Amino acid sequence: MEPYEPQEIERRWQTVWADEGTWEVPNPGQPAFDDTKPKSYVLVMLPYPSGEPHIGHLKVYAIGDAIAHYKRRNGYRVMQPMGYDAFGLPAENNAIKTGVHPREATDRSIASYRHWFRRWGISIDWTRELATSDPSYYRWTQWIFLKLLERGLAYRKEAAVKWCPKDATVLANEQVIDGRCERCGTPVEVRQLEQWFFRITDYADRLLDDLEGIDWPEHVKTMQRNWIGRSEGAEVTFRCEELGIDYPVFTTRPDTLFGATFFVLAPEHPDVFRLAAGTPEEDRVHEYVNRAIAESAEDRSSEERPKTGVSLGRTVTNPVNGERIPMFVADYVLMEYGTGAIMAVPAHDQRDHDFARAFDLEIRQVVAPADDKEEQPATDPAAPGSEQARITGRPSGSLADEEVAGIGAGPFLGHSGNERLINSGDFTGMSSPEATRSITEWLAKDGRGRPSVSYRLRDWLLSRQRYWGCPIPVVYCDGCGLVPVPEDQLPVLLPDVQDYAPKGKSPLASAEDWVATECPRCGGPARRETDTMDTFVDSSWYFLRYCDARNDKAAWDREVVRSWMPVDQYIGGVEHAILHLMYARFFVKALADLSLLDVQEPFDALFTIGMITREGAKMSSSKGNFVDPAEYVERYGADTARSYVLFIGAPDQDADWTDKGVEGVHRFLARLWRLKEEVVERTEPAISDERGATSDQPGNPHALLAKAHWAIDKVTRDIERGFQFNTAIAAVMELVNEAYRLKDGLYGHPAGDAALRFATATAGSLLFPFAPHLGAEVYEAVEGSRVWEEPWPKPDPTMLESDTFTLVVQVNGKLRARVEAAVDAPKDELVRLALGTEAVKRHLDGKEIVKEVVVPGKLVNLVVR
RNA sequence: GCGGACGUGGCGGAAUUGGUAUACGCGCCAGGUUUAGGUCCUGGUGGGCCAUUGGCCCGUGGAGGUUCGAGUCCUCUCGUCCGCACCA
Repeated sequence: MEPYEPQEIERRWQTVWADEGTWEVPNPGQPAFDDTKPKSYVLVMLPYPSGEPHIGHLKVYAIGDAIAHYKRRNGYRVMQPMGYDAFGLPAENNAIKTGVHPREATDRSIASYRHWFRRWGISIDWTRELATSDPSYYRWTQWIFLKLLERGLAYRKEAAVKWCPKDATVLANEQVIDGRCERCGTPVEVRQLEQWFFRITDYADRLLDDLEGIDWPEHVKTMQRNWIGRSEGAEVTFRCEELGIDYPVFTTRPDTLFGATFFVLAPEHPDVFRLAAGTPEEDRVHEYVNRAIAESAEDRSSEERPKTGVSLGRTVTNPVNGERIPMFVADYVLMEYGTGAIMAVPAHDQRDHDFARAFDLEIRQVVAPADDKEEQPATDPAAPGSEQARITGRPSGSLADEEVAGIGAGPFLGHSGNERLINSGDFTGMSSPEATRSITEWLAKDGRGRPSVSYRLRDWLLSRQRYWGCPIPVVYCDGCGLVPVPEDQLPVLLPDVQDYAPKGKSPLASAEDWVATECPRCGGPARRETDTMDTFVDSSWYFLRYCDARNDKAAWDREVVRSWMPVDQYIGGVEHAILHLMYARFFVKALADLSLLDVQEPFDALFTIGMITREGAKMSSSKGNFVDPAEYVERYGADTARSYVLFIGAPDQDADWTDKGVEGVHRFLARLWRLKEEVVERTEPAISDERGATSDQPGNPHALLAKAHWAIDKVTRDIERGFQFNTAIAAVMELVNEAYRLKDGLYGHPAGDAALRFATATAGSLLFPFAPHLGAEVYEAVEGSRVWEEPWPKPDPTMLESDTFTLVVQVNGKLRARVEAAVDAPKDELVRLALGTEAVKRHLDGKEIVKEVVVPGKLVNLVVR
């Protein structure tokens, strides 16, 4: 008997798959295209090539591969491609440090990833391989950019960026630590620079609504909904009479308009200086605004920090009651959201409340809980221990009216739907929702307000003042202004530079020969755009390119993409739940609007994978506790490493890696190997029927055959039910254990050759999606054919059934006995069996049976008194 | 604060619709094979109490509830993790 040598077995099968191009799948119109099979596009998020693949990669590709194999054997034409998200900061930072060109480091890393994907035996169609940093790819990234530009979905606008005055450089947000430059410690300034944006906000509603129709985890959908942050409310106009300017504000609570007691503008609001001009507050406003604008977003957004602001020395008129309320500038109001100005209702908003307290402004309650007997005893509205006293924490007798609802302790934020308006003119007494509607309608009649929707989502800022990215294909001409590079001049190649370090401009600016160009429109001198694109742009369409990866005439052929899209199963980490998945959805919708695509959503189904911890701890460089997949693949083989990451827990949950556990899975694979060795050596292939039973062989095959069919059924259902590979593998373990116990008849008659061969081949077949090398090896040894060419097995229903079952007997819901019963026994027979057991007799002694619960095929519960 | 996920043996984790809690693996214990160790094969292994076979009680973070019956459903509560967060 040969020992289990995974290295040898795995090399053998990998060679077969590579030589024969087993996992290549043709496009329509190509030879060998099989239009009788339905398509299935199984896609794992493409890796960012940095160093070598880690254990998370092993997990996510093991999952994707299991799905791909399962789909193939269920009759699908499966595309599983591979590529690399190869542009990006880590390679560039490494270049700054070491001087090694990012392309060189990236290519090295890609070679390593490619090597390991093959070594892991992942069933990839390598003819579709791509790297986003390759000109044959980014040419089309640039082309898409130009399409979006043409459509008005890409535009330029001034935006604030972080600037270090000492290094004379723009900094990425991650390079700003506590408001200071991470390299020299100089406080960072904010500069307004022209930046490129994609108009993703135009798609906010569609991105929100279309979440309904896709099969994604609920928590990911929720994150996307929160990120889009759609709020319905009203835009209401407040007028500054002194200067004759109207200021619209957005509010979700028009019902609280009568409680607006002041008005606040964001420091970035363009009118702030104009408003303060000539007032005694002018100097203080300038000082405040300059300080606020220079502060980091992180500092400003800390919720604990006390409210600050200064008066503008002006007032606006509240349109619902004509009251003049004071104007302030304060940094808790954000320019990016709504209109950059708010009406402040301190009685019903925590932030406004904090501000009012700090500046001693009026807090006027206009919404109160509807009358409720429990809450308002007629005699003593604030008796100690009553609802009111508890809210404010004060003894009775000391409460002012407005404090009854808790104003003294904080704003009243009731959302029970039971609130009614007070102190609100004609609207007093209305419920909150009713008042929201009525007040908005009333204001809309004379143009002082209208229903409005606001979003948290911002346009996508895509320019990066960085080297290692896709050049933005536009030029600036003194005569013609901004000119897109014509399609036939693409790609705009990324030039080589000596110094990658950012200097306030993109490093590309130093490539003078490259920057200086000629205007495609007038032929005059022009300069190239030196910013590069965010790498999320590259990864927002790669799944389209896979469909038609070798097309050098177009980004893709629409018919070819139509034949593959949408992706049927997308698999990746939750860390991309928002940005990547939102951007890719936006791209697909925009491209569909340009009549370049025929789908509205890229990813029909999404599966997010859990993290792997080690011995209960998160893996991190500070702990130095990384699991290096190479180490395990070399020691135990790829099949063990892959099976283990799938076995330790449900794939969407976090799972804990232990070295002992790996050994357990390796033991199991070796056990299956030895079973195969023994079976092949000592049994003869027999002519067997479909379920593996033969009539002319000695032995007692039924128990083992039943177990094999049980395993087929269990594994199939576990995969169908949300990819529960952990329990699927456990079922194959049970089958192998059963084969060991029954092969020599430890409990009676040996199982016989046919049953043993069937059980062994079935174990190999069921294990194939998880441990493809061993699965193929075992199956070939027993059956003489290639398991991936065999359809996925189907259980024989008659083998899943049994003549008898274990009847559970309970007395008062407690388990008292188990007894074998015929499957078709009638209810009264089951009760008779239950009553016949010793344990039941004991528990029934002297008691009266008041009820008999009988669940046929399951249990009898006798209720006694 | 808002939103979401999760709490089950010594450990990782199982448990279709409410119906035998702890499958499978690790660890541990016992027996066997082997020149020996590792390997390999078989069996046992939630806790407590009594015991000769066996039996009784408790047990899925905690407290209630619904039900003949709850890990599973409902209410409250504690804890851990994740996402968002001055978004008007």
